[in-house]
Amino acid sequence: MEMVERRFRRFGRLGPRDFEFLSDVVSRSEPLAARHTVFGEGRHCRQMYLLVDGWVAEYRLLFDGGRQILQLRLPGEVFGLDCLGYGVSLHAVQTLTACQVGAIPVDDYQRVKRDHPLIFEALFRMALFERAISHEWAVSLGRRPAWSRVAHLLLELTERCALTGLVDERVPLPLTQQDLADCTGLTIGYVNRVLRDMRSRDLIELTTGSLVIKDKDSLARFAGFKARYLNPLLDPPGEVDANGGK
Amino acid sequence: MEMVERRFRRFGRLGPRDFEFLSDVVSRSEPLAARHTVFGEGRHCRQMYLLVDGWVAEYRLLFDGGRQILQLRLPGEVFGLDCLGYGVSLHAVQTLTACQVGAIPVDDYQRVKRDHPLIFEALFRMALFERAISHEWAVSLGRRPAWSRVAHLLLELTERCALTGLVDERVPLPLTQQDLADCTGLTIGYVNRVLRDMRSRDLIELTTGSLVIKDKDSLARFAGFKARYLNPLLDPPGEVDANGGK
DNA sequence: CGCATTCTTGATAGTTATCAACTTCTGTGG
DNA sequence: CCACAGAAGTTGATAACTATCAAGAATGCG
Repeated sequence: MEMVERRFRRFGRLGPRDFEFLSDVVSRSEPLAARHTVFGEGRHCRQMYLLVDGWVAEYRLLFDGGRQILQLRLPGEVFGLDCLGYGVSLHAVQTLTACQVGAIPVDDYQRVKRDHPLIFEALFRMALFERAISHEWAVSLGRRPAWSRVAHLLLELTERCALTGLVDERVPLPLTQQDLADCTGLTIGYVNRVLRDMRSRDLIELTTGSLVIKDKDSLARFAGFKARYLNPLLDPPGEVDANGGK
Repeated sequence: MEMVERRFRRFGRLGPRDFEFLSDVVSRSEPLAARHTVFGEGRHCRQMYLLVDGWVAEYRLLFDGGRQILQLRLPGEVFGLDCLGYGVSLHAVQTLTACQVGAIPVDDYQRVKRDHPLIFEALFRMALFERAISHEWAVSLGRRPAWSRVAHLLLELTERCALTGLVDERVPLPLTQQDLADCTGLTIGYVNRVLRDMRSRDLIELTTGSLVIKDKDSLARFAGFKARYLNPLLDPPGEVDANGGK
C-alpha cells in the first residue's frame, strides 16, 4: 500500500474514502512471479490493474519476433487501461520482478467515477504524466543516437524511482540488456557496447539488478536529458488555492 | 463545429449543455495561418486548445536541429493538455494547414469537471485513444524498417480521417516529405525513396496535399498494419446498457 | 555442481544518413 | 498571362551507425 499511496498522493489530494478503496484493492492483490505474462495482446479484457509492488513492462510483439517495450510500470502505477477504451488489450504485459498486482474490474468503472472522482481524476493526470514519458521515448526512438537513448532511459528511471521516494543513489534496475534493447529500439549486442563505453568512462555502475549513476551531470549533458517532464504539478489547476490554504 | 461534434460523439454521449459549451468555445475560435507556431516548447501555458478545423503537429526540437513529430492532430481534436499537468508546454505545436483554433482556459478546468463531467470523461477517453496511437508510433520508430514506418503512417492517417467520416478514397494529406520524415524518424531523402518505391509498385498516389491508397490490402500486409487501435468503443464500460436501450 | 540465462565480443553486412546538386512546383506581382 | 523566387521534391555517391550472427565467458539458480 505504501507505494500506491505515495503514487496517488502525487496525482491528487485524495480523501480517506479514496484510500480505503485503494487499500481494498491492495488487500485483494495477488503475487505474481517474475517474468510472468500478465496478459497477452489482443485479449478480451475486463479489468484494470494496480501494480502494488514490483516492475512490469508493457510491450508489443512483432511478426518477425521483434519486441518493442512501450512503457515500464513502477510500483504504485496503474496499467491495463485499454479495457476502458477498447475492451481488448492492445499490448501485452509481463512482470520483470516478482510483483504484487491488484485488479479493478471495469464493472466498477462507473462506481469509481461517481464515488471516487478524485481517483478518476488522478487516473487522468497519471495518463498525462505517462504521455509525457511516452513522448520522451518517441524522441529517443526517432531522433537520438543509440548512446543517448540508453543514457536517457537510465536517467529517466533513476529519476522516476526518486519521484516516489525511497531510493538512495543506487536504484534497482531489474532489466536485462535485452529489455534495455527492447525499450530503446536497439539490439542487445549494441546495447552491450554502449554500456561498456559508459562504464569505461566511469559514468555508470551497472550490475544485474541495480544501477548507480556516478556522474549524472555528464551523462545528462551528453544525452540532452532534461527532467522537467518527470515533475508534474502537485495540484490540478484551480485547486491550489482551494486546498492549499486550509 | 461539425468536426468537433463528430469527434466528441465518438468519445461520449454528451448532452445538449455539453455541446453548448463546446459550441461556445468554437464560436470564440480564431483562424491561424498554415505553418504558424501555436506555441513553443517550455512556455508557461494557461489554456488548452480545441482544434476546430485544420491539422496541427505536436513536435520536439533537438539540440542538433532535428525534429520529432510526436503526434498529428486532426479536426475536432484537443491539444495543449500539458498545462493541466505541468503548467508548462513540454512540446511545441505548429499548424500544418490554415486552422481554426479555440481556447479553453485552465481556469475553466474545475468548471468543466463539475458542470460537464461527460466532456471531462471524453477528454480522458481521447487521451487513451491518443495513447494507443503513440504506442503504435513507438513500435514503428523502434522496430519497423523505414518502408513499414511510412506505410503505417499513411494507413493510419487515412483510417483516422475515415473515423470522423467525411472522406472518400482520396484523403487530404497536408504533410511535406520533411514532415513525414519527422514523424517516422527518417530523413527526407530516404522518405522520398520509400515513396518512390510505393508509387512504382502502384500502391499509392501521393501528390502535394492529397493521398490515395490504391492497394490498401497489400500495403497493410507489407507493413503489418492492423487498424484495431483506431476503433475505440463507442461507450465506456457500464454505460452501454444504461443508454443503449433507450 | 551443472544447466540455463545473460552477458561479451569479433567480424561482417546492411539500412539509412549525409551532402550536394538539380528539378519541379506553387504562389505572387507585374 | 507570364516571370520569378522560394519552397518542396528528386537523385546519386558515399559514409556511418547499428544490425546480424556466431561463439565463448560469466553468472545465477536449484
